[in-house]
Amino acid sequence: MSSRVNSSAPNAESDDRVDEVLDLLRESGGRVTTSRRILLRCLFDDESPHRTAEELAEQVQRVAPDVHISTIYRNLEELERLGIVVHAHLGHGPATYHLSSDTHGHLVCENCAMAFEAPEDIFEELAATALRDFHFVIDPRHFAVLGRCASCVNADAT
Amino acid sequence: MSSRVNSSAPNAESDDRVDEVLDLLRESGGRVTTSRRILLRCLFDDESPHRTAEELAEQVQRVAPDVHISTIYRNLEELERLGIVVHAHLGHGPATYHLSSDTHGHLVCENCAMAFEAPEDIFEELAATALRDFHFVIDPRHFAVLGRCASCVNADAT
DNA sequence: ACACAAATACGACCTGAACGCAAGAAGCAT
DNA sequence: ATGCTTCTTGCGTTCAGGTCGTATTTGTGT
Repeated sequence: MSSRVNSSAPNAESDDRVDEVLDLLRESGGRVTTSRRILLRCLFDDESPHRTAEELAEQVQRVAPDVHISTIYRNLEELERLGIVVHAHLGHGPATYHLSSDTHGHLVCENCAMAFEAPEDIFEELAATALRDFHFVIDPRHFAVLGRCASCVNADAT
Repeated sequence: MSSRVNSSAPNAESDDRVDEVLDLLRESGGRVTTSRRILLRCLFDDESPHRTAEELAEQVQRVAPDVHISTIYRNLEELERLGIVVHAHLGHGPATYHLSSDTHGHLVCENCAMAFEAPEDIFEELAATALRDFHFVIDPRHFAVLGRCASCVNADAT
């Protein structure tokens, strides 16, 4: 079994990547702290591509209960400045964070909040039109496109 | 001069439309109150297509200072249920409200918050692709598409 | 004019997030 | 190993945007 499913036990591969980021952090004048290491381990596990700060905090706190939620916010902000993570808004409610290497657009159902990860190329024509008509460069990843998923459309129809 | 520019003095045309909505409200079991009448007059004037609840409250309070912000919220909610107004999220910050007859998509600059009203047809291909690939019906009006406007792109480049 | 349901003003409360500050820890030089 | 400096952290406070509970007022059909 080579695919990773559950990484509550950190594996060597993602540990390496965590260390890479921590090196980057140190090189940029930052410091390697345990809360940062744990947060990065969570981000590099494959549990969910759309975790809120609060969800990440809970996950970190399962290992280190004293890590404060504001530390999570600040570290996510720092990691975002370094380009390691990005956040996206999937409609109402809290922002979600994920690795910037795993960036993608989102289609989110207004009714059931189901989120679909959309390959970036479905935005190509819109990007071209916006640029042509408004000289506007769209960023289709930071905010989700809302709408209705198939099952909620069906439910509406009946 | 036939085009309407500033309606701090309410005109007959929009007063008629206000009365129409108030009739609708009464027919649906609601009551005609002064705060509702004033709010509707604000919505039917042409001052801005993107007003927040707070901005509308200020405008209402210039005429009736005792109208509470929570009344504005509740009345906007009621008007939205009746299909008279809709709200949209133009990125971070408060939602904006406008008449549902004046609905449109938005392109909003992440940098300067400038909002462009986008005709709905620029979303056509995206809508078709989302439907084909994800059976997803997009609603491009409720949430803005974020990005960078021309002048901020230029500013970035230098 | 009356009774009753619907709105209102007001304040308390809520979520998601940012901030100020004193205390603690990381990294560097020695 | 030991300071020294600067970065981080925990904690509480504060903020924005909005919702909710409640006593009181007000619109409306009769």
